[in-house]
Amino acid sequence: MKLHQLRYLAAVADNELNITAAARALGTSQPGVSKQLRLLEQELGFDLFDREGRNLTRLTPAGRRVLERARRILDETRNIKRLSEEFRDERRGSLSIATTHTQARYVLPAVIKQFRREYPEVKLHLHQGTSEQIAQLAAEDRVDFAIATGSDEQFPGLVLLPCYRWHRDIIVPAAHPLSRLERPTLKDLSRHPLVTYVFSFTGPSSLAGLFEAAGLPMDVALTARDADVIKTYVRLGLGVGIVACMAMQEGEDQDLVTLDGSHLFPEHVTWIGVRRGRMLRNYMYDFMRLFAPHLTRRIVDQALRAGGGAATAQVFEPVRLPRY
Amino acid sequence: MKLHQLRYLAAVADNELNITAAARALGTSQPGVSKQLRLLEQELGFDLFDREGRNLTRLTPAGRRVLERARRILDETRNIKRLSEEFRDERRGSLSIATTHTQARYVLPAVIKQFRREYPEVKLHLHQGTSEQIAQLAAEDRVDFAIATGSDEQFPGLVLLPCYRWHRDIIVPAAHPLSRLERPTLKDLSRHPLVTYVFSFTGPSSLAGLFEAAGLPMDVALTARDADVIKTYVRLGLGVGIVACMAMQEGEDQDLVTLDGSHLFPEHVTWIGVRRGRMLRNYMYDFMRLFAPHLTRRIVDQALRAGGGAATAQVFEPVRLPRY
DNA sequence: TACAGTTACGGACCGCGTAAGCATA
DNA sequence: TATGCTTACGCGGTCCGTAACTGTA
Repeated sequence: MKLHQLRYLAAVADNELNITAAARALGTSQPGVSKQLRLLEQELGFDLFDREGRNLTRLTPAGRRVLERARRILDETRNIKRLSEEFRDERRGSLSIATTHTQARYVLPAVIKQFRREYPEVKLHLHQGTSEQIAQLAAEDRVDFAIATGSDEQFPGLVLLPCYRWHRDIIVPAAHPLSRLERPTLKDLSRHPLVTYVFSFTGPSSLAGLFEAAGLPMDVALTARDADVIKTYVRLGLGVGIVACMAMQEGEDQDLVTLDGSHLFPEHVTWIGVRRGRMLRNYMYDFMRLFAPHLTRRIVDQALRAGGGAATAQVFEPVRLPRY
Repeated sequence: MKLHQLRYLAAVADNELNITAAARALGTSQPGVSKQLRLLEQELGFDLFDREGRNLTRLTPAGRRVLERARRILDETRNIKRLSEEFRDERRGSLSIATTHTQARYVLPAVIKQFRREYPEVKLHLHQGTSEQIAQLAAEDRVDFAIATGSDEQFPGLVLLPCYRWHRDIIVPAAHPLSRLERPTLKDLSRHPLVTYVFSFTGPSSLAGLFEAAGLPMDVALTARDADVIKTYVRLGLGVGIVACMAMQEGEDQDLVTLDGSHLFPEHVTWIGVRRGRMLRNYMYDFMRLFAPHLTRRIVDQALRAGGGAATAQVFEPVRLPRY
């Protein structure tokens, strides 16, 4: 059994059992992969794949078990590689973060500014996507961590570290009748067309559910994927905007009035998701501290260790989670 | 990085950093090991070992971190090998158990008899030793499991599965004055010389501690490592024997009188210890069931998984632990 | 005919073992 | 002088890529 045989096995599994595609992804030849898999099957004494003619159709039960172990081995080889980078130069490396628009646009800039001052030699990579895409990227070890909200428990490979709580606010142009209210109610809102996030309509804490539970009608004028678009259309008078409170920052958007929505909308928690069992570079711990000061190295290590064997995403619950 | 380089690293660490000894243990040449370790260090970019002249004196901190990861990888390769054996023929294989005299002599025979009927093709290996030696063997992956009593929390690499509770009994020749008592007290015992286990004198639940707490003198005539020796000297009239209740079985030792000691001596728990993260063969689960019926596959898997990342030995506590 | 996997083959590389060299106690 | 690591070197196996072949949609 060779490491690269396990690597080939994983690559084939990750490429819909297409050996050619796997070989391309591995940067090697297709016959090589084919042969090494055969050799591995021969050494183990059983088939890893079911075959129809020459094509692979699926993993055998035994193959799934082997793949599971192989992945752990490959994870650890990557961790050793990271160790090597860490001990060579702990101030140099790369940090890949997958995150949502809201984080990337409003929350992360301040953190990243400080991080870059601290670690000028660390190359940063930001990937924007939906919560699901983000968690997926982290679970596949293609980014160092994911920063997102919601979707707990959907990703068994991840350990989720809660960072802060937040809520939605209401935004209107200064001239809008709602701008004069201190504490608008759902009923007030239901009298105006709404402009909000697409994903506010999925899940149990959806806006739709909220209005329905209150027996109120809801008129949605526009759904967008990010707060910038929402703000634009609120300015055009298309309706009342509902955005994450992080999107409204001191000194910006002076033409809009922000009304606190914490009494109307449920709280959300933004977390950092790390693939279970992953080794973190020193600067990654420091990044977490900058993003969420309660995430000390001790706390993070403990959460990562505890998440070692569970079937669902692990959520570490601090004593008191700060509000944004 | 190659698997065998990691294997060499582990072997050198396991042989007091003596490359020659490691090479011998690996069945390969010393220069080969030396060279591969150098290559690994070169690839990683830092030293794994501190050297004085040409001799290795200790692992570097980085080396320790790498070794830790390497061991996990090697564990998983062994697990894959076990998978291979399991899928080739789930009724054939080997089962190595390290255990104490009491288990091997009195408890295991019945279990093993039934196990051999069920799995005639599984080769059995029994290793006898003290609790500490036993736990050590399991922690080093040199046996499949350890069966012993006490010594909890001493072996961070092990998951301990409690099997049954037991206590010590008192044995005397039929003619002995104590044989007429229903419920002898510590005071009764203190009037006679005692014959018991060596290891009953270590630890917090020691006999010595018991007598001392009661303010009673204790006269120890003989200490032995096993119940057979104790019985022999009790028969010679050397004193009153104190042995594990498992050592007194129905229909045997008819010349001796057994007095229940559960009201005098504290309870002990016998466990099966398994190295954390280890894959178990089907027949190993079955062996556990035979030994302790409450250890179902589900329960064992759960305990093994939960023990994935803890720093001390994990003890799985069932709702109700049977008495022997 | 395009596509995917297997078989065949030559070349490069690599790890092993032997033998010799060198440092330390 | 014994022990233990390193260097040097030749052999054999292995892995890779190319090319040709085979079976399937």
